[in-house]
Amino acid sequence: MLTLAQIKKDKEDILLKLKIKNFDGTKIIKKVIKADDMRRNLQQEADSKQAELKSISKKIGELMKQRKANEANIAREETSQLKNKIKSLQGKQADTFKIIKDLLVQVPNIPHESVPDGKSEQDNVLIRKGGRKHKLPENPLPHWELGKKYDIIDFELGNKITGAGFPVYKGKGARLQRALINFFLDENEKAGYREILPPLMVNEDSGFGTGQLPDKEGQMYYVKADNLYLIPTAEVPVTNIYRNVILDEGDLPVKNTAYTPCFRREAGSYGKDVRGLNRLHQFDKVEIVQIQHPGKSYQSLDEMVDHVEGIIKKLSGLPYRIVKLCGGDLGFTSALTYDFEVYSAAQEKWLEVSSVSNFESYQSNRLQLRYKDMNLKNNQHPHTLNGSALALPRIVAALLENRQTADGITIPKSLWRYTGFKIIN
RNA sequence: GGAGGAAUGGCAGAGUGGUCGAAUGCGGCGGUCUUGAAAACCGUUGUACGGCAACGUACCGGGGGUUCGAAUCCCUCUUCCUCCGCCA
Repeated sequence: MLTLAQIKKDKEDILLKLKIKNFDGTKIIKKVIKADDMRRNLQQEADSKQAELKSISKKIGELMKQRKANEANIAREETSQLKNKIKSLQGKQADTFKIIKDLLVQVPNIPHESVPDGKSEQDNVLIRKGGRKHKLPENPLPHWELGKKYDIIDFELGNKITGAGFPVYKGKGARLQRALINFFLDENEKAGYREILPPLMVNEDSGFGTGQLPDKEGQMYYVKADNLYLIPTAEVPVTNIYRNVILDEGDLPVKNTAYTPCFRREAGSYGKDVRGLNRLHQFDKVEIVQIQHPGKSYQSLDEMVDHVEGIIKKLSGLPYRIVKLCGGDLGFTSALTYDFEVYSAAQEKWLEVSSVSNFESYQSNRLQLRYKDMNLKNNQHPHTLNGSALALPRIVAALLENRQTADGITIPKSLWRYTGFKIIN
């Protein structure tokens, strides 16, 4: 969330920039500022009463030592009213504080100045295109047909065991998953990311820290008995490593990568786009997360984009494009996002396989993540960034569809050492 | 799951009702000395909120309570350790 300091400093500018996200924050921000004024007054009053009580207590202590019980009792009588007053002031202050937080949580992150105007994904801006379209056989099959044909992805079996959106990968299909995971992790490690294997369930505080809670609660699977959430992305546990942490400036940038399964309820998104691997309740993903100095975070964002692009390129020619999200399509917590899409040749559509974002200090404020700034001589919120590198199912869908031949599905050369086979037939 | 013990500053570790934000040691930072370094010595060294500042307030695992006053007493939760049971 935005900090009070940010809001008080650049109110007009923030309101203007939020409009790019189609968000009118005028009322909320007004309320925030009003509540903050109230809160500060309450604190001043409470602090001074508290100081008074403290000095009386000290006095009583001394009187007791001098065995002046009577005088001590007189002093004691003064305190009860004071105590009530303090309690009430502190209660009010806590209430006001909660009001402020509840309001702040409703305000999305400020978009970066380069974010294009726009309402929906139609208005996203194409940055680059790459790869090449393969020559497909006549009547190319969509990936769900190919999965069936070669007996490598079984959706019905998943239905039986669990339900829709939980496919079973079999044989070379399973091996291909494992190969991709290892390939991605190796590429990330080569680029300086440290591998993390995090918990797959997180508590409420972690969910709040990265912004899934409170608003996106319905998107996560929830384990009631233990009050835990299944992670929708590795971003959640990996970023929360740094919740309530003060880093040294020299630690930056922090670069972590993690493979995890991801669990998403995807409530309300049934329909045409959910066939096959397009949208699942459980899928595998390798994530990259960076924590960076505010002055260098956009440099890091570019570096992450280049890195992800490099991985896709190594999948020999998978057609891809990179788009910069417009204000209307930009996520609630993001300041700037690039989406990576690969072409699904048989479905004839683009599938999102990675979303690389800079959250600036929006997450680190929630996380209470700080670093000691050498120049400013105090603790500052660093910027957090993350992206997929990469999400598996849609990559698999695109690989199967683009690389289908009369003889089977060919495997990109870069994966051979991971798969141990060159063709699925 | 059952029985017991513990949780204090970056780390180690004192403190069991009064002036304790907290002794001491180590580490970190600054300085003296030195050609430089080490050693020695001196100083400094948590976080948050409020305040122009002086300074005030809060924080000794989390939450609540008792008390004029809580690191210290009580309740509760969490985590860790030991023993028993179960177990990949």
